Amino acid sequence: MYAVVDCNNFFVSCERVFRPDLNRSPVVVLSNNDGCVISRSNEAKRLGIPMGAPAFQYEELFKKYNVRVFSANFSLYGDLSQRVMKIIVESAPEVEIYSIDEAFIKYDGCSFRQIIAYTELLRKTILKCIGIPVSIGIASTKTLAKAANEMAKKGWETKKYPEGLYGISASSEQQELVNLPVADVWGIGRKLSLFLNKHGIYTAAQLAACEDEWVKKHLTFSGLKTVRELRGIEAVPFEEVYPAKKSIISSKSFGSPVSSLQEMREAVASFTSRAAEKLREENEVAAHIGVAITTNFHSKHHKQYYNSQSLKLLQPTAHTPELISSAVTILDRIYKEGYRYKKAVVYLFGLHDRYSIQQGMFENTLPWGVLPEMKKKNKLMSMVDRLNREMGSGIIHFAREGVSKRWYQKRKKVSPKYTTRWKDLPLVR
DNA sequence: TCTGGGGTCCTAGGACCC
DNA sequence: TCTGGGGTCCTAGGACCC
Repeated sequence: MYAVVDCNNFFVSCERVFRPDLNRSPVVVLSNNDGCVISRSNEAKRLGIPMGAPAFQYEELFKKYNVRVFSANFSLYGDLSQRVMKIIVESAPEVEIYSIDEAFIKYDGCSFRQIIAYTELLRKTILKCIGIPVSIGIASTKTLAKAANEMAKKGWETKKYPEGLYGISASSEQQELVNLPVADVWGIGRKLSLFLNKHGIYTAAQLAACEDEWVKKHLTFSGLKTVRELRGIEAVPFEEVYPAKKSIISSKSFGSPVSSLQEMREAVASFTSRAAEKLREENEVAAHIGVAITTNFHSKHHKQYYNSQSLKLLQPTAHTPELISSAVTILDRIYKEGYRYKKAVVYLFGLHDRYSIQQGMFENTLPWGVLPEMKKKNKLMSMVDRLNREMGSGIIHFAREGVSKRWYQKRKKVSPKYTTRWKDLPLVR
């Protein structure tokens, strides 16, 4: 059996840990650039603020109902996430950390009753030690556990299970799915649920009853996996070990539109530098790099442009200057004069373990006393990373990133880094 | 005027190889 | 006049997730 532990309204709950005075107020957290609503308290949901709502469109409503608004504070959320995960990992032998606010637990050889008891205790422990409320769903596959979690969140038959918990036992699977809208199934998004509705499929139970051939044809192989899981057949593997990343992305919308090539180059260089940092944190090297640029697609008054390109690097690398050179080369190819650019994306893919790459053919022909190129580059990069880590991120950066950073973003209402910066530590009087 | 960021998996088509 | 079959790699794009 599987249990999935999901933090309720996670980012909002994190803010409330240090602001218990907001426990009954509507609270929202905004994305980078203070753009969209990415987390909502139940009170905010009841006010009709949708997920992903553009903040500027809701300013009046925020004011009217005294909605408390926070800019995203990922240092705080990341730290509290680690604390929650630590408790989960210590509570069970097999845990898969699935996202910042979610983890799967695999229970072997336990009865349904036992699992209910374990997870009830776990829920109470997380609430008491960290202050984050969680919902837990229990079932025989990961997809069914996610379905149970939906039911726990919606408070179905609360008398049957302890608060915040819901279980789907093996004998009642198909019966439980009758009331679950197909759009709420894990793996069925907006497009697919519209398609399914058009074909008369509205509930998870109906989807589970579809023929394999039909599903494979219209919902692809991943859709078939979802359907099998709904029938109680494991098709989505449990992954306890953290798998190596396959791609790394660094992308940001600009605080204000950018038109000059020089500024675009600086932005792309900065994003590349950030991506390369993440690459080195993962101990990986990239074989390919890509760049995409786009204008503001919401704007009706300006001409639109989007373009992207990628290239294969001569040799897989995690060396920032090489990556910046390639990224800027791509940018120069796709950039067009006369547009107001809103966003740039740099992505690294074809990632390998850094220790498994081949040296270049001529690396060893350097004169004695000179370090092979790769070694020199690695040394330089680890020094840059160390300085930024120990003295504050951004203490040292690459000249091509420029100094104006006019594309920098707004974050007007960010809360203190309560748990990760000494001077932000809360005081108790 | 203002609309996020970071990932995964799957498919399809074209170029190329033998 | 007649023009195969089985691969790989690359790139782009679309769906999904949190």
